Amino acid sequence: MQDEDVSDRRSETLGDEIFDRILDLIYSCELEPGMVVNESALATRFGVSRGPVREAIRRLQGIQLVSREAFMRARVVSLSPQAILELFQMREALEGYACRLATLHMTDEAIDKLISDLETAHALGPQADKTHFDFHERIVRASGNSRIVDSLCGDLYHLLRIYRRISGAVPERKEHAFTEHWQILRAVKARDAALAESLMRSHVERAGRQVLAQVPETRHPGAGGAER
Amino acid sequence: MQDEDVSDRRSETLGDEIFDRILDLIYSCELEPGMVVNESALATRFGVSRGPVREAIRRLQGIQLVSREAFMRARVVSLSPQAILELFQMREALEGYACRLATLHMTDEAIDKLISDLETAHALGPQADKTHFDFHERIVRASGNSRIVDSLCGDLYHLLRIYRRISGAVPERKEHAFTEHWQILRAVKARDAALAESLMRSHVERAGRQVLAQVPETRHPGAGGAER
DNA sequence: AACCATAAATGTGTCAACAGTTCGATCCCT
DNA sequence: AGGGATCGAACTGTTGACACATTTATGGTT
Repeated sequence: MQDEDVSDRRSETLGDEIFDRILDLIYSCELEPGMVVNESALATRFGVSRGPVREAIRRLQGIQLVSREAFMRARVVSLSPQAILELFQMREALEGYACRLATLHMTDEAIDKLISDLETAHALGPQADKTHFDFHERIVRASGNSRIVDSLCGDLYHLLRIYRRISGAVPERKEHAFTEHWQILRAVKARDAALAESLMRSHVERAGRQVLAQVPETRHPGAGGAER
Repeated sequence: MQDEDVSDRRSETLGDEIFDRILDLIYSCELEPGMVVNESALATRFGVSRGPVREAIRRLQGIQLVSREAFMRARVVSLSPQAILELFQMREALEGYACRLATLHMTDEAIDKLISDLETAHALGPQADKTHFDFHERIVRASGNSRIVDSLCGDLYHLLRIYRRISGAVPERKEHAFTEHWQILRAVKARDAALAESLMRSHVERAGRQVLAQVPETRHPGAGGAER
């Protein structure tokens, strides 16, 4: 084993390093949802002790990316349709409110900048996939509420990312998304907070339905999938 | 040291035990906001190794109750006025949405039960302090969204609890709160989701302003208080 | 052949010691 | 006397070994 070794960077702690490393393993689907996350195996693989690995897994558990109890083995979380619905509902609440705050707090210049960025990104087309979430992140960060930003961009983001490749696979959805993003920004520019929030909610809900419709038979072992 | 010893329960892991123990220390103000959380000191105090204590502190860091970076000592988080505002904003978004979901999903019987419980609790008066949050928790759980429930009742709840004794100290606020709770329930019973959500938001915002007005000069070291 | 009890094997929880960094105080220099 | 570098003390990060729980394999029983 030990295909990769850690030996260079020293700015951050080893636990942080391993945390990112395992995250990449999950993103690259080497650790698929439902698979067990073995402490000692990962430890020997990364060439470190079990301590940092254990710590990283605990952090992953903290942001709900792996499920684990007492002495059971940790597993990469596998979301049931119900869990996906709840995830998008929470995003709806938080991102809608963030959009409201952004409408109230953004400067006119920042709004215009965001509009132009959106349009140029859409004109480019190809890498519009990346643009999608950039828009949402921009709005969320513009809310000025760092707690909401952390929750959305730090925790939920990881979960969404696992299931996002599915929604990104639909081609004509992107055009819809662009239109909706543009409408939201119009409401923001008009300083209509209620409308902006409402539009954002609808937009997120639609995206959620999209994902939910395309992932009805993801593996969710134990007929639950929900953890903790 | 070692004023207390852990030797009986074995159902849960030691780390969980220590986690609850430190939480109690924070609630009982033995660990005030801003104070350092010393791994080895707590380890010898609880009569365990540093491992479980370390794990517990990491979990506390995960729910934002202690702040810590790289090799620095961990400290109990001390919220700046700005951070308190953001906390209540997040609660406003989440709890408002939860109220909306509850309005859509609760059965008529459950609503009537909640109304009668609220009124009897108000009639008793004395322990109305406990009732306050019970109401919110009841609504949140009635939403049926376990992710929102976990976030509100599991994470934010701990932070709010530290600063709640201040808001609870105001006497006539309780009467206000009861009236607002009652109005919210009327909207729920009328199945007016938009109104219920709006009322809940106003209610939470008012509570937040109350706390904010009474804690202008809490210690927030480093002229920031916000962590991470 | 199916089923329950038992035992090896795997994996997690805990511990005590070691290594590196930060914090605090002392000491030196201007 | 004030400011800054230096040394020591305290604390966090990391490690490898040990103890316990769970899972899997094995064997005896009905």
